[in-house]
Amino acid sequence: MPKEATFSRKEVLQKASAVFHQKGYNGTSMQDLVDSTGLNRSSIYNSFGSKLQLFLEALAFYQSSNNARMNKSLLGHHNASDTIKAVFELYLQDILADKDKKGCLLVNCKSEMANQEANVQSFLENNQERTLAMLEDIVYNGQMERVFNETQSASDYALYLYASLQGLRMTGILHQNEQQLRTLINTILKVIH
Amino acid sequence: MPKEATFSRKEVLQKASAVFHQKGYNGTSMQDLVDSTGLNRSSIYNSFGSKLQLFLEALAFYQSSNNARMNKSLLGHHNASDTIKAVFELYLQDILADKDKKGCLLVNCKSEMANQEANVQSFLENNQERTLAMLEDIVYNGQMERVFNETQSASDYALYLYASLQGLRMTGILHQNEQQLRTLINTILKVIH
DNA sequence: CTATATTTGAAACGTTCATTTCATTCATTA
DNA sequence: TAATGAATGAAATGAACGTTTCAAATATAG
Repeated sequence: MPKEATFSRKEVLQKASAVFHQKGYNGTSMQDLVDSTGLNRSSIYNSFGSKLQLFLEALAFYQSSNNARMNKSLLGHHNASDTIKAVFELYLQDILADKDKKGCLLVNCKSEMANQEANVQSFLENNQERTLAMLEDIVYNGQMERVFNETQSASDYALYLYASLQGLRMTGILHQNEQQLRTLINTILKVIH
Repeated sequence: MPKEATFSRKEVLQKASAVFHQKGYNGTSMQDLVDSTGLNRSSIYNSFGSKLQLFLEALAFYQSSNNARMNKSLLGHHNASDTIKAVFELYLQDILADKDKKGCLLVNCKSEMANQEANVQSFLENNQERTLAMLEDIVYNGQMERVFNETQSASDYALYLYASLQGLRMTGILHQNEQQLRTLINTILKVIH
């Protein structure tokens, strides 16, 4: 039997996604990835194929850990109003923790590569669909509970919330005043109540 | 007397900003700029200094032509409600015209470089301040006209509109359904009415 | 212990990067 | 028309790029 890999794939992806997050895809060199992951150049190519494939895996890793965090946070809330607040609270915490103004990796990626790499584009389209579905579900529940506005459809409000989350995340890069951001979130959420 | 420059600086900046918009800063090579501007490599360095300085000038050019377009559009409207609608309409037209999913150069730039280049960051902070001031002015007028909501301050609503514009622009990259985007804009604007 | 299959390290691959150099071309004006 | 000085073209700079190569090291199973 051969020698087995000594590194944890998840740890490598975590470190790789941190570098991509910090510097962007085009701004990250293979040397950056070697340095940050601690892996040998050859090992990266053996295990991940290419810089682009490693990026795609790092993207998926980032997405799934974000999803896990999101689901964990949502579990605690049993009405739609609290649930949607928790979603925005999670984004707010990301913003406040993002002292070096990196923004969201997925949003950055959309800016940088949606028009360049077909694989990245379809990944992002998929991500968008799933996020919209999640939001629509929350809104739908809220409307059933009679706590959310019913003048527009759940899917209309889902798109509104999706755009608002992206706007909040982008705004938060250069505007990290917690109180003003909280006010902003309240303003956003007024529409659906 | 020496020979004078035969190229138009504005035309060069327009072409350069188009390439940067298409490929991003890190994704654009000096060769791309030579090809697209038609200028000689040496002439670019003589006239603009470096790739980064050219980028900063292209950014300023993009911003000022956007502003010019915005001002021209706003001139036609004499009440706050129509004015703010015109602002969003301009963004919508940008989105619908953006078939190759480039997004907004300024937003992309914030994603790619706000955390990397101090000059870019301060440019963007400046841009953000000016945009917020413009929006606050519109909202303030609308509140004076008694057509806008007064439960929150003009600056609160300005931040809300600023975030909404960025969210709309980001969402529009992968979601170009005009009818749904118009519904989204209506939803956004309901808050201030 | 030996054979096996893979990870690893280090060097090298050819290409492309941003930038510089410099002789030549060109439009101006004295 | 001759002197001027910027614009130009083409080549060269060295560094950095993503990727490949391959011998050496390594851990497992027989």
